[in-house]
Amino acid sequence: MLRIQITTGASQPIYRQIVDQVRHAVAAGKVRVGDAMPSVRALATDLVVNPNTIAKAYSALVRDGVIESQQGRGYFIAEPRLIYTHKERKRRLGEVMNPFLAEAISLGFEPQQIIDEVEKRLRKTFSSPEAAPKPKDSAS
Amino acid sequence: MLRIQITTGASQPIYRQIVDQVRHAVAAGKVRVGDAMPSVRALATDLVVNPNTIAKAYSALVRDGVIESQQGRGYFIAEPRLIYTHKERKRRLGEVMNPFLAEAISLGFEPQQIIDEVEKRLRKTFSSPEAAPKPKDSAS
Amino acid sequence: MLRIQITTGASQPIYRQIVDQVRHAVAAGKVRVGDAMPSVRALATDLVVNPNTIAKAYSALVRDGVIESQQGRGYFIAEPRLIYTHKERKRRLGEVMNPFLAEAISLGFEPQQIIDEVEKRLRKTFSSPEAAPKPKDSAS
Amino acid sequence: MLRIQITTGASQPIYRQIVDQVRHAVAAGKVRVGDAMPSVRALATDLVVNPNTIAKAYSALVRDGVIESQQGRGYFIAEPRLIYTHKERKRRLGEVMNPFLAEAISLGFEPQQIIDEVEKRLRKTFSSPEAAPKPKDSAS
DNA sequence: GTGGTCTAGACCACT
DNA sequence: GTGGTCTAGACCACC
Repeated sequence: MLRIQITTGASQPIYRQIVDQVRHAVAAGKVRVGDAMPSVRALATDLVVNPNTIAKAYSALVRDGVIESQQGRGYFIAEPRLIYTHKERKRRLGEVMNPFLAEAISLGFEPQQIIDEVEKRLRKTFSSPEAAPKPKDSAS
Repeated sequence: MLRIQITTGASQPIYRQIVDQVRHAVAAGKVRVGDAMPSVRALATDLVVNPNTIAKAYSALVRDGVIESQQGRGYFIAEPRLIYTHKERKRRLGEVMNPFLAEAISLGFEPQQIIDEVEKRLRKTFSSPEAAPKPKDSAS
Repeated sequence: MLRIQITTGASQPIYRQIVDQVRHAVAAGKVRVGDAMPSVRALATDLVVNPNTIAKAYSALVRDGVIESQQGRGYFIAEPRLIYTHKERKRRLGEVMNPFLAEAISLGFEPQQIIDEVEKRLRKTFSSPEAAPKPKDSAS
Repeated sequence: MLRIQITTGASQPIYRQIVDQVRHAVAAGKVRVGDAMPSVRALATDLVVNPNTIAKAYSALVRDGVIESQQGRGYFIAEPRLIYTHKERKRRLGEVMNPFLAEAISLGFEPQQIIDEVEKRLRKTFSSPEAAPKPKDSAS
Protein backbone atom coordinates (compact mmCIF):
# COMPACT_ATOMS: atom_id res chain seq x y z
CA MET A 1 0.00 0.00 0.00
CA LEU A 2 1.11 3.52 -0.84
CA ARG A 3 2.42 5.22 2.28
CA ILE A 4 2.67 8.98 2.15
CA GLN A 5 4.39 11.11 4.76
CA ILE A 6 4.72 14.86 4.97
CA THR A 7 6.60 17.36 7.05
CA THR A 8 4.81 20.62 7.74
CA GLY A 9 6.80 23.82 7.87
CA ALA A 10 9.25 22.61 5.23
CA SER A 11 10.29 24.87 2.37
CA GLN A 12 8.53 22.52 -0.01
CA PRO A 13 4.75 22.89 0.04
CA ILE A 14 2.72 19.95 1.31
CA TYR A 15 0.98 19.26 -1.99
CA ARG A 16 4.38 19.10 -3.67
CA GLN A 17 5.70 16.59 -1.16
CA ILE A 18 2.72 14.37 -1.89
CA VAL A 19 3.17 14.66 -5.64
CA ASP A 20 6.85 13.79 -5.43
CA GLN A 21 6.27 10.77 -3.22
CA VAL A 22 3.60 9.36 -5.48
CA ARG A 23 5.82 9.88 -8.53
CA HIS A 24 8.67 8.15 -6.77
CA ALA A 25 6.49 5.21 -5.77
CA VAL A 26 5.23 4.83 -9.32
CA ALA A 27 8.70 5.11 -10.85
CA ALA A 28 10.07 2.60 -8.34
CA GLY A 29 7.30 0.15 -9.18
CA LYS A 30 5.93 0.19 -5.64
CA VAL A 31 2.41 0.55 -7.00
CA ARG A 32 0.76 -1.04 -10.03
CA VAL A 33 -1.37 0.35 -12.81
CA GLY A 34 -4.96 0.40 -11.63
CA ASP A 35 -4.14 0.50 -7.94
CA ALA A 36 -6.44 2.78 -5.98
CA MET A 37 -5.01 5.90 -4.38
CA PRO A 38 -6.11 6.76 -0.85
CA SER A 39 -9.31 8.77 -1.09
CA VAL A 40 -8.94 12.54 -0.83
CA ARG A 41 -10.77 12.69 2.47
CA ALA A 42 -9.04 9.65 3.94
CA LEU A 43 -5.57 10.93 3.13
CA ALA A 44 -6.48 14.39 4.38
CA THR A 45 -7.58 12.92 7.70
CA ASP A 46 -4.53 10.68 7.84
CA LEU A 47 -2.03 13.49 7.19
CA VAL A 48 -4.07 16.01 9.16
CA VAL A 49 -4.28 18.48 6.30
CA ASN A 50 -7.14 20.07 4.44
CA PRO A 51 -8.83 17.92 1.76
CA ASN A 52 -8.26 20.74 -0.73
CA THR A 53 -4.53 20.31 -0.32
CA ILE A 54 -4.81 16.62 -1.22
CA ALA A 55 -7.09 17.51 -4.13
CA LYS A 56 -4.48 19.95 -5.42
CA ALA A 57 -1.77 17.29 -5.26
CA TYR A 58 -3.98 14.74 -7.02
CA SER A 59 -4.91 17.28 -9.72
CA ALA A 60 -1.25 17.86 -10.44
CA LEU A 61 -0.72 14.10 -10.74
CA VAL A 62 -3.71 13.79 -13.07
CA ARG A 63 -2.48 16.54 -15.37
CA ASP A 64 0.86 14.74 -15.68
CA GLY A 65 -0.84 11.45 -16.44
CA VAL A 66 0.38 9.67 -13.31
CA ILE A 67 -3.08 8.96 -11.92
CA GLU A 68 -6.65 9.14 -13.24
CA SER A 69 -9.87 10.10 -11.54
CA GLN A 70 -13.11 8.22 -11.79
CA GLN A 71 -16.04 10.31 -10.62
CA GLY A 72 -17.53 8.87 -7.45
CA ARG A 73 -15.04 6.01 -7.34
CA GLY A 74 -11.67 7.52 -6.55
CA TYR A 75 -8.23 8.03 -8.05
CA PHE A 76 -6.24 5.23 -9.64
CA ILE A 77 -2.70 4.74 -10.93
CA ALA A 78 -2.76 5.41 -14.69
CA GLU A 79 -1.20 3.50 -17.54
CA PRO A 80 2.19 5.14 -18.07
CA ARG A 81 2.33 7.25 -21.22
CA LEU A 82 4.54 9.92 -22.72
CA ILE A 83 2.71 13.20 -22.53
CA TYR A 84 5.34 15.81 -23.20
CA THR A 85 7.48 16.45 -26.25
CA HIS A 86 11.19 15.85 -26.07
CA LYS A 87 11.86 19.58 -26.05
CA GLU A 88 9.34 20.25 -23.31
CA ARG A 89 10.77 17.46 -21.19
CA LYS A 90 14.27 18.91 -21.55
CA ARG A 91 12.94 22.35 -20.69
CA ARG A 92 11.24 21.07 -17.55
CA LEU A 93 14.27 19.05 -16.54
CA GLY A 94 16.45 22.15 -16.78
CA GLU A 95 13.94 24.14 -14.78
CA VAL A 96 14.22 21.80 -11.79
CA MET A 97 17.89 20.92 -12.28
CA ASN A 98 19.25 24.45 -12.07
CA PRO A 99 17.92 25.29 -8.60
CA PHE A 100 19.02 21.86 -7.39
CA LEU A 101 22.59 22.26 -8.65
CA ALA A 102 22.81 25.84 -7.40
CA GLU A 103 21.79 24.71 -3.94
CA ALA A 104 24.07 21.67 -4.00
CA ILE A 105 27.04 23.78 -5.03
CA SER A 106 26.32 26.46 -2.45
CA LEU A 107 26.25 23.68 0.16
CA GLY A 108 29.88 23.10 -0.74
CA PHE A 109 29.52 19.83 -2.63
CA GLU A 110 32.00 19.01 -5.37
CA PRO A 111 30.62 18.23 -8.85
CA GLN A 112 31.70 14.60 -8.51
CA GLN A 113 30.07 14.31 -5.10
CA ILE A 114 26.81 15.61 -6.53
CA ILE A 115 26.91 13.08 -9.34
CA ASP A 116 27.69 10.31 -6.87
CA GLU A 117 24.80 11.25 -4.62
CA VAL A 118 22.40 11.41 -7.56
CA GLU A 119 23.55 7.98 -8.74
CA LYS A 120 23.26 6.51 -5.26
CA ARG A 121 19.72 7.84 -4.86
CA LEU A 122 18.67 6.57 -8.28
CA ARG A 123 20.07 3.11 -7.56
CA LYS A 124 18.10 3.00 -4.31
CA THR A 125 14.89 3.98 -6.10
CA PHE A 126 15.28 1.49 -8.91
CA SER A 127 16.40 -1.44 -6.80
CA SER A 128 14.01 -3.85 -8.61
CA PRO A 129 14.53 -2.83 -12.26
CA GLU A 130 11.72 -4.81 -13.90
CA ALA A 131 9.11 -3.41 -11.54
CA ALA A 132 8.88 0.00 -13.21
CA PRO A 133 7.28 -0.21 -16.68
CA LYS A 134 8.45 2.37 -19.17
CA PRO A 135 5.99 4.34 -21.28
CA LYS A 136 6.20 3.44 -24.92
CA ASP A 137 8.09 6.04 -26.90
CA SER A 138 5.70 5.70 -29.82
CA ALA A 139 4.94 9.42 -29.99
CA SER A 140 8.52 10.67 -29.70
CA MET B 1 35.87 40.15 -13.27
CA LEU B 2 32.52 38.76 -12.20
CA ARG B 3 30.09 38.91 -15.07
CA ILE B 4 26.43 38.70 -14.19
CA GLN B 5 23.68 38.22 -16.71
CA ILE B 6 19.96 38.12 -16.17
CA THR B 7 16.96 37.19 -18.24
CA THR B 8 13.77 39.09 -17.59
CA GLY B 9 10.50 37.27 -18.01
CA ALA B 10 11.92 34.10 -16.49
CA SER B 11 10.05 32.28 -13.76
CA GLN B 12 13.00 32.85 -11.45
CA PRO B 13 13.08 36.32 -9.88
CA ILE B 14 15.95 38.59 -10.88
CA TYR B 15 17.49 38.83 -7.45
CA ARG B 16 17.53 35.03 -7.30
CA GLN B 17 19.36 34.81 -10.62
CA ILE B 18 22.01 37.15 -9.29
CA VAL B 19 22.38 35.22 -6.03
CA ASP B 20 22.70 31.93 -7.88
CA GLN B 21 25.26 33.27 -10.33
CA VAL B 22 27.43 34.72 -7.61
CA ARG B 23 27.26 31.44 -5.69
CA HIS B 24 28.12 29.56 -8.83
CA ALA B 25 31.04 31.85 -9.60
CA VAL B 26 32.41 31.46 -6.08
CA ALA B 27 32.00 27.69 -6.09
CA ALA B 28 33.57 27.49 -9.53
CA GLY B 29 36.58 29.50 -8.40
CA LYS B 30 35.91 32.22 -10.93
CA VAL B 31 36.38 34.82 -8.19
CA ARG B 32 38.71 34.84 -5.21
CA VAL B 33 38.29 35.73 -1.57
CA GLY B 34 38.57 39.48 -1.22
CA ASP B 35 37.56 40.26 -4.80
CA ALA B 36 35.30 43.29 -5.03
CA MET B 37 31.71 42.88 -6.15
CA PRO B 38 30.28 45.38 -8.65
CA SER B 39 28.73 48.28 -6.74
CA VAL B 40 24.98 48.13 -6.27
CA ARG B 41 24.42 51.19 -8.44
CA ALA B 42 26.83 50.12 -11.16
CA LEU B 43 25.29 46.67 -11.45
CA ALA B 44 21.78 48.12 -11.39
CA THR B 45 22.67 50.44 -14.25
CA ASP B 46 24.44 47.65 -16.10
CA LEU B 47 21.55 45.19 -15.83
CA VAL B 48 18.90 47.90 -16.16
CA VAL B 49 17.10 46.87 -13.00
CA ASN B 50 16.07 48.63 -9.83
CA PRO B 51 18.98 49.15 -7.37
CA ASN B 52 16.70 47.68 -4.68
CA THR B 53 16.79 44.39 -6.54
CA ILE B 54 20.60 44.35 -6.46
CA ALA B 55 20.58 45.36 -2.81
CA LYS B 56 18.26 42.49 -2.04
CA ALA B 57 20.46 40.00 -3.83
CA TYR B 58 23.54 41.26 -2.01
CA SER B 59 21.74 41.10 1.33
CA ALA B 60 20.88 37.47 0.71
CA LEU B 61 24.49 36.75 -0.20
CA VAL B 62 25.70 38.48 2.97
CA ARG B 63 23.24 36.47 5.04
CA ASP B 64 24.61 33.29 3.47
CA GLY B 65 28.20 34.31 4.15
CA VAL B 66 29.13 34.42 0.47
CA ILE B 67 30.04 38.11 0.45
CA GLU B 68 30.76 40.74 3.08
CA SER B 69 30.08 44.46 3.15
CA GLN B 70 32.75 46.96 4.15
CA GLN B 71 31.18 50.26 5.13
CA GLY B 72 31.93 52.90 2.57
CA ARG B 73 34.02 50.60 0.36
CA GLY B 74 31.57 48.11 -1.10
CA TYR B 75 30.92 44.38 -1.10
CA PHE B 76 33.65 41.74 -1.26
CA ILE B 77 33.84 37.97 -1.62
CA ALA B 78 33.94 36.52 1.88
CA GLU B 79 36.14 33.82 3.38
CA PRO B 80 34.22 30.58 2.78
CA ARG B 81 32.58 29.33 5.95
CA LEU B 82 31.04 25.95 6.35
CA ILE B 83 28.12 26.31 8.65
CA TYR B 84 26.57 22.92 8.34
CA THR B 85 27.77 19.60 9.67
CA HIS B 86 28.39 16.81 7.21
CA LYS B 87 25.12 15.15 8.18
CA GLU B 88 23.18 18.39 7.88
CA ARG B 89 24.64 19.06 4.44
CA LYS B 90 23.67 15.60 3.26
CA ARG B 91 20.17 16.10 4.65
CA ARG B 92 19.81 19.41 2.84
CA LEU B 93 21.16 17.94 -0.33
CA GLY B 94 18.56 15.17 -0.14
CA GLU B 95 15.85 17.75 0.45
CA VAL B 96 16.53 19.50 -2.85
CA MET B 97 17.51 16.35 -4.72
CA ASN B 98 14.25 14.52 -4.15
CA PRO B 99 11.96 16.97 -5.94
CA PHE B 100 14.44 17.18 -8.78
CA LEU B 101 14.61 13.40 -9.20
CA ALA B 102 10.86 13.02 -8.81
CA GLU B 103 10.31 15.47 -11.64
CA ALA B 104 13.02 13.95 -13.81
CA ILE B 105 11.74 10.42 -13.36
CA SER B 106 8.13 11.30 -13.98
CA LEU B 107 9.19 13.15 -17.14
CA GLY B 108 10.24 9.73 -18.40
CA PHE B 109 14.00 10.17 -18.18
CA GLU B 110 16.10 7.07 -17.57
CA PRO B 111 18.43 7.08 -14.55
CA GLN B 112 21.45 7.19 -16.86
CA GLN B 113 19.99 10.09 -18.83
CA ILE B 114 19.49 12.04 -15.62
CA ILE B 115 23.09 11.45 -14.56
CA ASP B 116 24.29 12.47 -18.01
CA GLU B 117 22.33 15.70 -17.93
CA VAL B 118 23.60 16.54 -14.46
CA GLU B 119 27.19 15.90 -15.58
CA LYS B 120 26.71 17.95 -18.72
CA ARG B 121 25.32 20.88 -16.77
CA LEU B 122 28.08 20.70 -14.16
CA ARG B 123 30.76 20.60 -16.84
CA LYS B 124 29.26 23.69 -18.40
CA THR B 125 29.34 25.51 -15.05
CA PHE B 126 32.84 24.40 -14.12
CA SER B 127 34.57 25.12 -17.39
CA SER B 128 37.99 25.34 -15.66
CA PRO B 129 37.85 22.36 -13.28
CA GLU B 130 41.15 22.89 -11.44
CA ALA B 131 40.15 26.45 -10.51
CA ALA B 132 37.58 25.32 -7.96
CA PRO B 133 39.02 25.47 -4.42
CA LYS B 134 37.91 22.74 -2.05
CA PRO B 135 36.16 23.91 1.11
CA LYS B 136 37.93 22.48 4.15
CA ASP B 137 35.63 19.58 5.07
CA SER B 138 34.28 18.79 1.65
CA ALA B 139 35.83 15.33 1.78
CA SER B 140 34.52 12.57 4.06
CA MET C 1 -7.27 44.47 -23.67
CA LEU C 2 -8.42 40.99 -22.79
CA ARG C 3 -12.09 41.02 -21.89
CA ILE C 4 -13.38 38.03 -19.96
CA GLN C 5 -17.03 37.33 -19.29
CA ILE C 6 -18.61 34.52 -17.34
CA THR C 7 -22.09 33.17 -16.76
CA THR C 8 -22.72 31.69 -13.35
CA GLY C 9 -24.99 28.69 -13.01
CA ALA C 10 -23.88 27.28 -16.38
CA SER C 11 -23.00 23.62 -16.74
CA GLN C 12 -19.44 24.64 -17.44
CA PRO C 13 -17.52 25.66 -14.30
CA ILE C 14 -16.40 29.25 -14.03
CA TYR C 15 -12.69 28.51 -14.08
CA ARG C 16 -13.20 26.54 -17.29
CA GLN C 17 -15.01 29.41 -18.96
CA ILE C 18 -12.09 31.67 -18.15
CA VAL C 19 -9.56 29.15 -19.45
CA ASP C 20 -11.44 28.72 -22.71
CA GLN C 21 -11.81 32.44 -23.32
CA VAL C 22 -8.14 33.13 -22.75
CA ARG C 23 -7.20 30.28 -25.07
CA HIS C 24 -9.54 31.61 -27.71
CA ALA C 25 -8.14 35.11 -27.37
CA VAL C 26 -4.59 33.83 -27.71
CA ALA C 27 -5.41 31.60 -30.67
CA ALA C 28 -7.23 34.43 -32.38
CA GLY C 29 -4.28 36.76 -31.89
CA LYS C 30 -6.27 39.17 -29.75
CA VAL C 31 -3.42 39.31 -27.27
CA ARG C 32 0.33 39.34 -27.83
CA VAL C 33 3.18 37.45 -26.25
CA GLY C 34 4.24 39.27 -23.10
CA ASP C 35 0.92 41.00 -22.57
CA ALA C 36 -0.07 41.17 -18.92
CA MET C 37 -3.12 39.24 -17.77
CA PRO C 38 -5.53 40.95 -15.38
CA SER C 39 -4.26 40.35 -11.85
CA VAL C 40 -5.91 37.54 -9.93
CA ARG C 41 -7.50 39.89 -7.44
CA ALA C 42 -8.56 42.44 -10.04
CA LEU C 43 -10.28 39.87 -12.23
CA ALA C 44 -11.90 38.28 -9.19
CA THR C 45 -13.35 41.63 -8.19
CA ASP C 46 -14.37 42.37 -11.76
CA LEU C 47 -16.18 39.05 -12.28
CA VAL C 48 -17.43 38.94 -8.69
CA VAL C 49 -15.95 35.53 -7.98
CA ASN C 50 -13.47 34.25 -5.46
CA PRO C 51 -9.77 34.92 -6.18
CA ASN C 52 -9.11 31.19 -5.76
CA THR C 53 -11.32 30.51 -8.76
CA ILE C 54 -9.23 32.85 -10.89
CA ALA C 55 -6.05 31.31 -9.51
CA LYS C 56 -7.30 27.87 -10.53
CA ALA C 57 -8.02 29.04 -14.06
CA TYR C 58 -4.62 30.72 -14.35
CA SER C 59 -2.88 27.60 -13.01
CA ALA C 60 -4.53 25.53 -15.71
CA LEU C 61 -3.33 28.02 -18.33
CA VAL C 62 0.19 27.94 -16.92
CA ARG C 63 0.38 24.16 -17.01
CA ASP C 64 -0.63 24.22 -20.68
CA GLY C 65 1.98 26.85 -21.46
CA VAL C 66 -0.50 29.54 -22.46
CA ILE C 67 0.58 32.01 -19.79
CA GLU C 68 3.48 32.33 -17.36
CA SER C 69 3.62 33.65 -13.83
CA GLN C 70 6.23 36.02 -12.49
CA GLN C 71 6.25 36.08 -8.72
CA GLY C 72 5.16 39.44 -7.45
CA ARG C 73 4.61 40.84 -10.95
CA GLY C 74 1.66 38.99 -12.38
CA TYR C 75 0.72 36.65 -15.19
CA PHE C 76 1.80 37.18 -18.79
CA ILE C 77 1.02 35.63 -22.17
CA ALA C 78 3.70 33.04 -22.88
CA GLU C 79 5.68 32.34 -26.02
CA PRO C 80 3.69 29.66 -27.84
CA ARG C 81 5.33 26.24 -27.72
CA LEU C 82 4.39 22.63 -28.35
CA ILE C 83 4.14 20.87 -25.01
CA TYR C 84 2.36 17.63 -25.76
CA THR C 85 3.33 14.69 -27.95
CA HIS C 86 1.37 14.03 -31.10
CA LYS C 87 -0.26 11.02 -29.51
CA GLU C 88 -1.20 12.89 -26.37
CA ARG C 89 -2.69 15.73 -28.42
CA LYS C 90 -4.81 13.29 -30.41
CA ARG C 91 -5.91 11.60 -27.19
CA ARG C 92 -6.96 14.91 -25.66
CA LEU C 93 -8.70 16.00 -28.82
CA GLY C 94 -10.74 12.81 -28.81
CA GLU C 95 -11.57 13.26 -25.17
CA VAL C 96 -13.24 16.61 -25.81
CA MET C 97 -14.56 15.80 -29.29
CA ASN C 98 -16.63 12.80 -28.30
CA PRO C 99 -18.88 14.52 -25.78
CA PHE C 100 -19.26 17.45 -28.17
CA LEU C 101 -20.36 15.25 -31.07
CA ALA C 102 -22.63 13.16 -28.87
CA GLU C 103 -24.36 16.30 -27.67
CA ALA C 104 -24.54 17.81 -31.15
CA ILE C 105 -26.06 14.67 -32.58
CA SER C 106 -28.53 14.29 -29.77
CA LEU C 107 -29.60 17.88 -30.45
CA GLY C 108 -30.68 16.61 -33.86
CA PHE C 109 -27.95 18.16 -35.97
CA GLU C 110 -26.90 16.43 -39.17
CA PRO C 111 -23.21 15.55 -39.60
CA GLN C 112 -22.87 18.14 -42.35
CA GLN C 113 -24.52 20.80 -40.24
CA ILE C 114 -22.08 20.08 -37.42
CA ILE C 115 -19.13 20.41 -39.77
CA ASP C 116 -20.54 23.63 -41.17
CA GLU C 117 -21.00 25.12 -37.73
CA VAL C 118 -17.49 24.15 -36.69
CA GLU C 119 -16.08 25.73 -39.85
CA LYS C 120 -18.12 28.87 -39.38
CA ARG C 121 -16.95 29.26 -35.80
CA LEU C 122 -13.32 28.66 -36.74
CA ARG C 123 -13.48 31.23 -39.54
CA LYS C 124 -14.88 33.77 -37.11
CA THR C 125 -12.06 33.12 -34.63
CA PHE C 126 -9.28 33.28 -37.19
CA SER C 127 -10.51 36.32 -39.05
CA SER C 128 -7.01 37.85 -39.10
CA PRO C 129 -4.85 34.87 -40.04
CA GLU C 130 -1.39 36.32 -39.49
CA ALA C 131 -2.25 37.48 -35.98
CA ALA C 132 -1.97 34.04 -34.37
CA PRO C 133 1.62 32.79 -34.35
CA LYS C 134 2.05 29.04 -34.55
CA PRO C 135 4.33 27.18 -32.18
CA LYS C 136 7.33 25.71 -33.97
CA ASP C 137 6.91 21.99 -34.55
CA SER C 138 10.59 21.39 -33.76
CA ALA C 139 9.86 18.77 -31.13
CA SER C 140 7.22 16.80 -33.09
CA MET D 1 -29.36 -5.14 -32.90
CA LEU D 2 -28.01 -2.37 -30.72
CA ARG D 3 -24.48 -3.17 -29.63
CA ILE D 4 -23.20 -1.35 -26.59
CA GLN D 5 -19.61 -1.38 -25.47
CA ILE D 6 -18.05 0.23 -22.45
CA THR D 7 -14.56 0.87 -21.24
CA THR D 8 -13.99 0.76 -17.51
CA GLY D 9 -11.38 3.04 -16.08
CA ALA D 10 -12.32 5.84 -18.46
CA SER D 11 -12.92 9.33 -17.18
CA GLN D 12 -16.49 9.14 -18.45
CA PRO D 13 -18.85 7.24 -16.12
CA ILE D 14 -20.28 3.99 -17.44
CA TYR D 15 -23.88 5.12 -17.46
CA ARG D 16 -22.84 8.12 -19.52
CA GLN D 17 -21.10 5.95 -22.06
CA ILE D 18 -24.29 3.93 -22.46
CA VAL D 19 -26.46 7.02 -22.81
CA ASP D 20 -24.14 8.50 -25.42
CA GLN D 21 -23.98 5.31 -27.45
CA VAL D 22 -27.73 4.88 -27.51
CA ARG D 23 -28.17 8.49 -28.59
CA HIS D 24 -25.52 8.03 -31.25
CA ALA D 25 -27.19 4.86 -32.52
CA VAL D 26 -30.57 6.56 -32.70
CA ALA D 27 -29.19 9.62 -34.44
CA ALA D 28 -27.23 7.45 -36.84
CA GLY D 29 -30.30 5.47 -37.74
CA LYS D 30 -28.83 2.22 -36.52
CA VAL D 31 -32.03 1.52 -34.63
CA ARG D 32 -35.65 2.31 -35.53
CA VAL D 33 -38.54 3.68 -33.62
CA GLY D 34 -40.12 0.83 -31.67
CA ASP D 35 -37.02 -1.32 -31.56
CA ALA D 36 -36.57 -3.05 -28.24
CA MET D 37 -33.68 -2.13 -26.00
CA PRO D 38 -31.71 -4.91 -24.27
CA SER D 39 -33.31 -5.64 -20.91
CA VAL D 40 -31.67 -4.03 -17.91
CA ARG D 41 -30.60 -7.37 -16.47
CA ALA D 42 -29.40 -8.77 -19.78
CA LEU D 43 -27.28 -5.74 -20.54
CA ALA D 44 -25.93 -5.66 -16.99
CA THR D 45 -24.85 -9.28 -17.31
CA ASP D 46 -23.46 -8.68 -20.76
CA LEU D 47 -21.38 -5.66 -19.77
CA VAL D 48 -20.58 -7.06 -16.31
CA VAL D 49 -21.80 -3.99 -14.52
CA ASN D 50 -24.30 -3.35 -11.78
CA PRO D 51 -27.95 -3.40 -13.01
CA ASN D 52 -28.43 -0.08 -11.21
CA THR D 53 -25.98 1.48 -13.61
CA ILE D 54 -28.03 0.29 -16.60
CA ALA D 55 -31.23 1.45 -14.91
CA LYS D 56 -29.71 4.86 -14.41
CA ALA D 57 -28.68 5.11 -18.04
CA TYR D 58 -32.15 4.07 -19.21
CA SER D 59 -33.80 6.57 -16.86
CA ALA D 60 -31.71 9.34 -18.34
CA LEU D 61 -32.69 8.23 -21.84
CA VAL D 62 -36.37 8.14 -20.88
CA ARG D 63 -36.08 11.63 -19.40
CA ASP D 64 -34.56 12.81 -22.67
CA GLY D 65 -37.28 11.17 -24.72
CA VAL D 66 -34.90 8.86 -26.52
CA ILE D 67 -36.52 5.65 -25.25
CA GLU D 68 -39.81 4.74 -23.59
CA SER D 69 -40.66 2.12 -21.01
CA GLN D 70 -43.63 -0.19 -21.45
CA GLN D 71 -44.60 -1.73 -18.13
CA GLY D 72 -43.80 -5.42 -18.06
CA ARG D 73 -42.44 -5.47 -21.62
CA GLY D 74 -39.21 -3.49 -21.50
CA TYR D 75 -37.71 -0.37 -23.02
CA PHE D 76 -38.22 0.72 -26.64
CA ILE D 77 -36.85 3.38 -28.94
CA ALA D 78 -39.21 6.37 -28.71
CA GLU D 79 -40.70 8.54 -31.44
CA PRO D 80 -38.18 11.38 -31.88
CA ARG D 81 -39.40 14.59 -30.33
CA LEU D 82 -37.80 17.91 -30.93
CA ILE D 83 -38.05 19.95 -27.81
CA TYR D 84 -35.87 22.87 -28.65
CA THR D 85 -36.44 25.72 -31.04
CA HIS D 86 -33.96 26.27 -33.82
CA LYS D 87 -32.41 29.16 -31.95
CA GLU D 88 -32.18 27.20 -28.72
CA ARG D 89 -30.53 24.30 -30.49
CA LYS D 90 -27.94 26.60 -32.04
CA ARG D 91 -27.30 28.16 -28.66
CA ARG D 92 -26.78 24.77 -27.04
CA LEU D 93 -24.57 23.66 -29.88
CA GLY D 94 -22.39 26.73 -29.38
CA GLU D 95 -22.22 26.01 -25.67
CA VAL D 96 -20.64 22.61 -26.20
CA MET D 97 -18.69 23.63 -29.29
CA ASN D 98 -16.74 26.43 -27.62
CA PRO D 99 -14.93 24.34 -25.02
CA PHE D 100 -14.16 21.77 -27.68
CA LEU D 101 -12.67 24.30 -30.07
CA ALA D 102 -10.81 26.07 -27.27
CA GLU D 103 -9.15 22.81 -26.32
CA ALA D 104 -8.45 21.82 -29.92
CA ILE D 105 -6.89 25.16 -30.78
CA SER D 106 -4.76 25.35 -27.68
CA LEU D 107 -3.52 21.84 -28.40
CA GLY D 108 -1.99 23.35 -31.50
CA PHE D 109 -4.32 21.90 -34.11
CA GLU D 110 -4.90 23.90 -37.26
CA PRO D 111 -8.51 24.82 -38.18
CA GLN D 112 -8.41 22.43 -41.12
CA GLN D 113 -7.08 19.62 -38.97
CA ILE D 114 -9.91 20.11 -36.52
CA ILE D 115 -12.48 19.96 -39.30
CA ASP D 116 -10.82 16.85 -40.70
CA GLU D 117 -10.87 15.10 -37.34
CA VAL D 118 -14.52 15.99 -36.82
CA GLU D 119 -15.39 14.68 -40.27
CA LYS D 120 -13.41 11.51 -39.72
CA ARG D 121 -15.13 10.85 -36.42
CA LEU D 122 -18.58 11.54 -37.87
CA ARG D 123 -17.93 9.23 -40.82
CA LYS D 124 -16.96 6.49 -38.39
CA THR D 125 -20.17 6.98 -36.46
CA PHE D 126 -22.42 7.23 -39.51
CA SER D 127 -21.08 4.28 -41.45
CA SER D 128 -24.35 4.01 -43.47
CA PRO D 129 -25.12 7.68 -44.23
CA GLU D 130 -28.50 7.27 -45.95
CA ALA D 131 -29.86 5.37 -42.93
CA ALA D 132 -30.04 8.48 -40.79
CA PRO D 133 -33.58 9.87 -40.69
CA LYS D 134 -33.91 13.62 -40.66
CA PRO D 135 -35.73 15.08 -37.68
CA LYS D 136 -38.56 17.28 -38.90
CA ASP D 137 -37.07 20.75 -38.46
CA SER D 138 -33.45 19.88 -38.96
CA ALA D 139 -33.22 22.07 -42.04
CA SER D 140 -33.34 25.89 -41.86
C1' DG E 1 0.95 45.91 -5.09
C1' DT E 2 1.73 40.81 -6.99
C1' DG E 3 1.24 35.44 -6.85
C1' DG E 4 1.47 30.84 -3.79
C1' DT E 5 -0.24 28.00 -0.21
C1' DC E 6 -3.42 26.42 3.11
C1' DT E 7 -7.63 26.05 6.00
C1' DA E 8 -12.63 25.55 6.93
C1' DG E 9 -16.69 24.61 5.22
C1' DA E 10 -20.32 24.50 1.73
C1' DC E 11 -23.02 22.35 -2.24
C1' DC E 12 -23.22 19.49 -6.25
C1' DA E 13 -22.95 15.20 -9.18
C1' DC E 14 -21.72 10.37 -9.54
C1' DT E 15 -21.40 5.21 -7.80
C1' DG F 1 -19.27 6.75 0.04
C1' DT F 2 -16.47 9.18 -3.95
C1' DG F 3 -14.52 13.49 -6.55
C1' DG F 4 -15.46 18.60 -8.42
C1' DT F 5 -16.33 23.33 -7.65
C1' DC F 6 -16.64 27.45 -5.10
C1' DT F 7 -16.41 30.78 -1.21
C1' DA F 8 -14.20 33.32 2.63
C1' DG F 9 -10.35 34.42 4.69
C1' DA F 10 -5.63 33.74 6.34
C1' DC F 11 -0.38 34.04 6.00
C1' DC F 12 3.76 34.11 3.35
C1' DA F 13 7.27 35.54 -0.22
C1' DC F 14 8.43 38.62 -3.95
C1' DC F 15 8.70 43.28 -6.32
